[in-house]
Amino acid sequence: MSIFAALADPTRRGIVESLARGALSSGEIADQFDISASAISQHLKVLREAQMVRVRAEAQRRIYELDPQGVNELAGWVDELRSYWATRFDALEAELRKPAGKSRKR
Amino acid sequence: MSIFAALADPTRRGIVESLARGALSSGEIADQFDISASAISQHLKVLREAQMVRVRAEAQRRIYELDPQGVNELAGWVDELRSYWATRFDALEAELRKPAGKSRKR
DNA sequence: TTGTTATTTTAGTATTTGCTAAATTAAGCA
DNA sequence: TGCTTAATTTAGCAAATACTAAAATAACAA
Repeated sequence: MSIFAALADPTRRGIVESLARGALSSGEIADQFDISASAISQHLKVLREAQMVRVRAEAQRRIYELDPQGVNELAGWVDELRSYWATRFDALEAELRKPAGKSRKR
Repeated sequence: MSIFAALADPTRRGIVESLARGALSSGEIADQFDISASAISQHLKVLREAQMVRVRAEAQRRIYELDPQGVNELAGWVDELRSYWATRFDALEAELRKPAGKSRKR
């Protein structure tokens, strides 16, 4: 799950948000930010290694798009967190619903 | 969205996963990892600032639990990413479903 | 070929991060 | 009042990160 490390950087998060709207070349991505093409390329490498994006070559251009692999992995982690949490609340709710209770633990 | 920066660290992710199963004191959290209580305290501070966890005092103990604020913010970002993406696939699907097409751009 | 465009890789650097050890704060107990 | 327990804060340091500038790769165009 180094996906979170990949998304820790605001520029990389911006790249992912852009790619959610459609595939873009490295240069098109670079145009959207105030840093060098080199820096963008390095960010794209991190996103690639985290499987958040994938590339295909088109002449001398590199076209980037979101990688379902990483998106699903991320979504899975978050969904799991949410579901454990939901379970807890259900349990708490059930507890509160009990008659009058002798409880108050500790 | 510094939530992703907060979750970039594997120890902090572990803390969040533990808290998804229920509230824990600082010490109970520290017991689950091989680093000092000081290091855990610093991680908890990062998670608190990102609003991923919140604390309440109980005598000299600090009880930590997941903060709905951050969990919802994170889930929201991921859901939005997913929904933009779903829209794109619907559009692509519609495109592919078209009669026979004169297309093939560029 | 030589030049141009698109992109990546390498080197070097300043900043940030995660850790430990030591000091500090604060509540409960003798 | 001290001691003990639980936790945080501070200082200092080694490792990781994000950047720029410069060099390298590679495809197309003259």
